[in-house]
Amino acid sequence: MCSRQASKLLEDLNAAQQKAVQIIDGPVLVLAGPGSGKTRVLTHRVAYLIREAGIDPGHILAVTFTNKAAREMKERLHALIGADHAADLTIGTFHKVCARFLRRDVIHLGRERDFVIYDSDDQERLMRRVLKDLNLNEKQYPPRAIHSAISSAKNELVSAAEYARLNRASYYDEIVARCYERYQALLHESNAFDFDDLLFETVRLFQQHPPVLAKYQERYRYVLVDEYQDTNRAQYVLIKQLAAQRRNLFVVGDNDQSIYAWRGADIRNILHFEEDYPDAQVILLEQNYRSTQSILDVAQAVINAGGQQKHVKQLWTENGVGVQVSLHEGYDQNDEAQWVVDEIAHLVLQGDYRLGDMAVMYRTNAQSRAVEEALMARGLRYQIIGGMRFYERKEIKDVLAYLRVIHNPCDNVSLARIFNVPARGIGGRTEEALYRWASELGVPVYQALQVLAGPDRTTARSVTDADGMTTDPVSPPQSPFNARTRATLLAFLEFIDSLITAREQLDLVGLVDTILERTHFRAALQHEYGPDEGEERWRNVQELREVAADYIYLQREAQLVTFLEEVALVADVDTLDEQQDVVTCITLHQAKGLEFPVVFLIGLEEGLLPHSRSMDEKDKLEEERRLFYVGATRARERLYLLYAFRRTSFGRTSVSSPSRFLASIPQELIKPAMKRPIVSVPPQSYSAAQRKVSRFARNDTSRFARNDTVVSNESERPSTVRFLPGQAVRHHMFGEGIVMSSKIVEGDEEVTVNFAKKGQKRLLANFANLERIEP
DNA sequence: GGCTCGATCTTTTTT
DNA sequence: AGATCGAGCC
Repeated sequence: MCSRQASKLLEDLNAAQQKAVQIIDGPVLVLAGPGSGKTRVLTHRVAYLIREAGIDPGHILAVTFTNKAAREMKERLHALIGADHAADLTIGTFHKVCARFLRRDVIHLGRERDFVIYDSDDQERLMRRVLKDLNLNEKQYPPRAIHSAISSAKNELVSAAEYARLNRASYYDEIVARCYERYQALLHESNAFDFDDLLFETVRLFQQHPPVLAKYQERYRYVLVDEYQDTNRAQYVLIKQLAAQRRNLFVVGDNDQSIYAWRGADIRNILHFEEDYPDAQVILLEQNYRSTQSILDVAQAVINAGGQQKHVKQLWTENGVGVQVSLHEGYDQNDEAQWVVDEIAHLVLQGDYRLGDMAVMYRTNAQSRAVEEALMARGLRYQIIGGMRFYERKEIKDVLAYLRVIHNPCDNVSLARIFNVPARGIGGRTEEALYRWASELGVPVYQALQVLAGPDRTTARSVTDADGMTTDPVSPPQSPFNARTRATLLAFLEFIDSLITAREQLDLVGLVDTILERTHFRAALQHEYGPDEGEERWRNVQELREVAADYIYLQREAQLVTFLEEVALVADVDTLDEQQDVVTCITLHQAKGLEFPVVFLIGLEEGLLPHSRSMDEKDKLEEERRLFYVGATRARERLYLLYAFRRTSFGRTSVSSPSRFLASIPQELIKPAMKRPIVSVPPQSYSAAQRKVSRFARNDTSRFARNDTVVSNESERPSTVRFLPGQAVRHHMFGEGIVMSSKIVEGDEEVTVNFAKKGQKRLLANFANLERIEP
């Protein structure tokens, strides 16, 4: 058994990891603390199954939550077992795997296999349509709220009919039930699935068609699931279905890192694994290979302060104590960001780290703004994960909408998107009339346009209805359009059809180019947004074209559908670039699964972490705590904790207090004060600073004591600064201002000045010709 | 049908 | 504070 290969697969693993890797059959639960080598266990186990147990790679299915995690597994397996074997494995996200199953077998559910996938924007648009159809007011019934109720229902595997049956308590539920039903009908008409449908419909397919399920059970004899604590009901059932026959189910997770309850993840799935599978073997991975003991102690202190759960892990490491975790209070979010950026610059200048080693993590995307501004002002390269997603930009979605319509003209949402992009005189009223007319006919809008064109027209693509019958265009109801509108609509139809025809001769990039040329896309962007923003948006479109170029090596028919599917299912974190030497700014949620030598956790304040909307319920509060835990355990060597004294949100500024989670960290784990001659309080803020000092004096939280107004006596960096904080200065262009801080950077003195008229600037004293003046 | 202005909302986290 | 949306105007 212990061949040379096996020993090679096992030699770098600790005892617990080895045990996990070597169990071939039966259910296994691996509880893996952060940094305990969970991905390594997953990949080595797959390799072990193939190499040592002789399992055909085609029989192995590994499911993850992000494409990034899937990609990582694939790459590592590629290295472990070689390209040929790796290519036969099925590794993908839940959504991707389900989409693949549905492409193959959705016909059993009476649906077409060339379905499109609606993202959240499409979903919202469709929901707006639903509300209009049902004569409901968007103000009273916000589309997103309704959709979120439906989404939760789908995650719980509750169908529209069941929802109506189960939720009769309130009028609101009644409304949701009606919307749910209509929403599904419209999805069906557009031959579309939303994200939740991919899971739900796959489960339904397996439930209603046992032979189909049996086929997949026979194929996937070994099932592995990553981040099992994040599974929702639908995912849980899906996995249960697949593993029901062979029961070779290997799940890896960490209840302490469960942070997705808000989107339906049910922590009970992992907590009750042993009840679902009484013969399960449970393995704890507690040795951490990532962080220093200092970092682990802080993380552990916070997580242990919460209500204790099942499966308590005690993390330990051989990495040594390392640098103490430090805590800093910024004056406001800008000062907080400034401090972070200063420290980043400091670490880089000292030569200890590269920009790419560092990450700034926060609870809400909005917090990235101050950080971005500070990084930009300092000229440090960075990437922001999330926020406005690339694939959600209007110009990108417009191009994608063309591609989707070409692929599936029944897609009403995409068709509606491009009616008037570029402007061609099909406005809201025409669109509405067309939609209503199509509803009357009971066909997708595209088909209604064909009817409008008359029976003689040669169609580029014949569309069949759900019964598989070509719709009879003999006696259409009178169309509501005058001659001019009709002509406009028919020109549009002809345009779409010509693109559909063009597709046959072109590869994906050719098709994109054709769309862009024939819509005069660039000119339209310039016209709409002006030369600067227009060009910027055009560059985004070019970037999309670059992405499309990756697909032209596929078979021509597969290019478009594969592209559309992958584009629909990318997550922000999938776009994270680890190769580039840039600072990463990322939300705590997205940071799960990542690691960085240096991590800054910012905004550790009541109301942000824990978030104000998650403070009142115990369960939600505990999830916030785990969020802190996830963030802290991303750090390998240095962890910085920050909060701001006051913060502006929604245009309102208010005083905030440090997160309660900080209070559960023993004082001795925290480095008492920062010793860097950078941070200062401008004179005009003294009153605020004093208030703050008195507040801490009153509360006797001495470890929060700040040294803002003190220029430290750090010794290794002899200070020859000529400008001290508070000094009034004049600049030939910026006018008069107050020095905020100053320090020596590479032989020059870098002075930060707050100019009365021009705001804060960062200047090099040798070049700036700053003049001292008396205030 | 497209424009400007003011009212209103945003910010929890996402496949 | 900034973006988005709607009403009212051209």
